[in-house]
Amino acid sequence: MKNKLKVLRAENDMTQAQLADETGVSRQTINAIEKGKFDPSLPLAFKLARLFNRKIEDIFQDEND
Amino acid sequence: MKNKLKVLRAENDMTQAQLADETGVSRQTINAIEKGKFDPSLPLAFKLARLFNRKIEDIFQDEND
DNA sequence: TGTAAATGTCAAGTTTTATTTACATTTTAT
DNA sequence: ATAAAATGTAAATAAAACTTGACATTTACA
Repeated sequence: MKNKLKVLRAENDMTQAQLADETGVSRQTINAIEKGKFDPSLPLAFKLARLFNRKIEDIFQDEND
Repeated sequence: MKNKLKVLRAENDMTQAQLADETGVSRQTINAIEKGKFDPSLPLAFKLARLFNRKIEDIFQDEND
C-alpha cells in the first residue's frame, strides 16, 4: 500500500512526531506506515484523511488496483 | 464504525457468502464487519469499495466525525 | 564543523482484527 | 409445515497493527 503521507506532511509542515501526536499513535507507527511497512487500521486511516482533509483513496493507493 | 454493506449487498443482490467469496475472506468476517463487531483491514476496505464502486467514506462512517 | 532535530530501523512485546470451526436462529420458498 | 438458504454468534487461534525502547543515519542550520 503506497501513500502520500510524506508529501502531505511537507505541505503542512509537520514532523512524523507531530502527526503521531495528532493521530494518537507512536512516531514509529507513522514512520512504518509512511515507509509502507504495514497498513494503518481503518480508524487511523480515517483520522489521517480527516486531518489532511482528503479522501482515504487520495492518501492511500492499493497496489492491486 | 457504521457501514452500508447490508444495503449495498441488497442493491447488488448478494449474500454475505458471495461477498466473502469475492473479497477473499470468510463469511463470518463479512457478517462481523456488517454488524459492526470490528473494522475491516484497510486492504479489505479497499476491496469492498472497489467492488461496489464507492469511496471508502461512502461505505464506512467513522463514529467520531 | 558541530550539534540538535528529524528520520530510519530493529527486536520484543501487547493489543486488536481476521480466520476457522461449529452450531443456533431466522428467512425464503415450495 | 418443512427444507434449504441465509444470517447470527461464540470460542479458539492466527495474523496484523501498534507500542516501547534503543540506537543509527540523515538533514538543517547556527
